[in-house]
Amino acid sequence: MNSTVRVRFAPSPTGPLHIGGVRTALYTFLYARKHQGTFILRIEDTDQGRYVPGAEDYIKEALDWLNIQPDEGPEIGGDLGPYRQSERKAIYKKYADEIIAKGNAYFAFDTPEDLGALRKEAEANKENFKYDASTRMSLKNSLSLSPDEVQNLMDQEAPYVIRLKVNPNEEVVFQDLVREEVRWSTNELDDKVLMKADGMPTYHFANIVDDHLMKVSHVIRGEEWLSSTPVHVLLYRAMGWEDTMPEFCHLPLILKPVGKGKLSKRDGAKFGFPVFPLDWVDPKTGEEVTGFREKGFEAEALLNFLALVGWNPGDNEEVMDINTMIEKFSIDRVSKSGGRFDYDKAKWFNAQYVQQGDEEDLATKLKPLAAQKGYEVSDDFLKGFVQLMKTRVTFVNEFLDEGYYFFEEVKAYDEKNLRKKWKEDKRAKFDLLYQRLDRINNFTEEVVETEVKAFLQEEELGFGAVLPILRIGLSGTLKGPSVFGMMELLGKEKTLNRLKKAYADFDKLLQNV
RNA sequence: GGCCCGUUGGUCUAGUGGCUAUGACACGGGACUUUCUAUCCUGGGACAGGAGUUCGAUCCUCCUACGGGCUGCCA
Repeated sequence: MNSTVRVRFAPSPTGPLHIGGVRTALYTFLYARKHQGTFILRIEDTDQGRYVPGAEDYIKEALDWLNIQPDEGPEIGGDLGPYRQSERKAIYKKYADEIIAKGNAYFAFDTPEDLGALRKEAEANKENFKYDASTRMSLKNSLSLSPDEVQNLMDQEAPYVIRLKVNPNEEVVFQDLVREEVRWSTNELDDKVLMKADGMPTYHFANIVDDHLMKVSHVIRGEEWLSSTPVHVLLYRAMGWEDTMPEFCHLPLILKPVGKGKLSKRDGAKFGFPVFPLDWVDPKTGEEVTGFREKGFEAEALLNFLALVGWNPGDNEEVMDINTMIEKFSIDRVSKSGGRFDYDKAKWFNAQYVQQGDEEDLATKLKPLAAQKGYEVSDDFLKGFVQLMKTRVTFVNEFLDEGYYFFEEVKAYDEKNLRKKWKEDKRAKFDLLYQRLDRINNFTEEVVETEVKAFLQEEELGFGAVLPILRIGLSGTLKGPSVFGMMELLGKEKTLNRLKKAYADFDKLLQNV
């Protein structure tokens, strides 16, 4: 195996990192760790018009939250930086000169307006305008113009771009690690812009220059890049770098849950689930999106879920930590077809992490949340609470809402069910039971349970006639953890006070029918 | 429109030239239980369609359909 694996995640800071991008980052990271390689973060900010302030920080914060830590990157550093493309302008310039000198690229002076008009015209004829071997000689470039004319334009400082000279009638064949052999005719390609009029490179050029210079061994990216890969191959060839060209690996896309197309921001709004890792407010429009983190997802659970849309280890283990994923990951088990986003499954993974989570850890996570609500409780209490509630919630942030009654007084009773159970003829029995509970010294779940059971037997009462009343008295609701467990955690004093108050409330409630 | 990529239950998927086609989520039923969960058991449900190749195709080939991507001085 290649012992010098160097892979990179190369997002563009044009907005919040999409969940598909997160998955690409994850696979890239897994691949790097699996092969003791290097994971590089490179910021592809060559489009000054689309730059969004805060987006780069968002990307870093998201990776940080997910614990997908780059080995090299902006701020982190590394020997082959800088890792922000906007800081590499001079480098691209140098290689652009080189590719021109080699005769594999040329200057083009056509304005965006010229080209727009040509596209429109072609469209009217139901055709496609393409800047390629068939049209370039009738356009304004250093191939069609005389050297003098070109020099003239240069002297006038006319804006120009640099385009790749694609030769017609050739076939480009490359191996993709997930798609195997892919073929393309150069007749389908166009003379891609390499350097823009503003002096910045396009994605294509910056990408191959950087991957080459950063000694990237494998290009792992989404399938939307598959169709520009032949251009990249041509570029490596044109630069004379083909022998060290990286391997390509195009990941299947994540599709929307229903209907057509890939998962988008709109789907999140439409179905009410996150499609971004973190909350984000667009600095321009003020538009807000919610993140998986804020929704209450555990980073590990999100990663676990994401890992399995588009990849599976081939065994039947689905719940696994990052180290297991690293151990099992392999690109030849990445699937070719796009996967639909299944939010139910994402939630299931989270519930698994909550339920299998360490109680101390969960309690630690709950502590600040509890403090926020003004709940003052001991660590032991919190741990006991977690124990009682953890199979009943999907998200950590549901604990305190679902079980609020452990921290404050009952807000409302489930009247409907109360009416069914709070019978006149049983009223006296509840006072007896109260007295019985009052006599217990060691108020633990086991003792309370034994006592209550004994009482029920003596009085010839069923569980169903008594427990629901206690439950509603203590929590207001009919759902929740074991009544005896609740009693122990609340403690004798609070339990009895609540019951006393509840009995009185129940009597009152039922009088005003 | 053109080119490229894809297609196993509702969803994510395993799988091999010959099996009752795997597991998970979701859904139905049951068990447990004081309730809600969780858990356990259990049920229904898929090889897109058509031609080939072959003794035999989910698996190989071709065509069709459908889905996706690209088609910018965006990434």
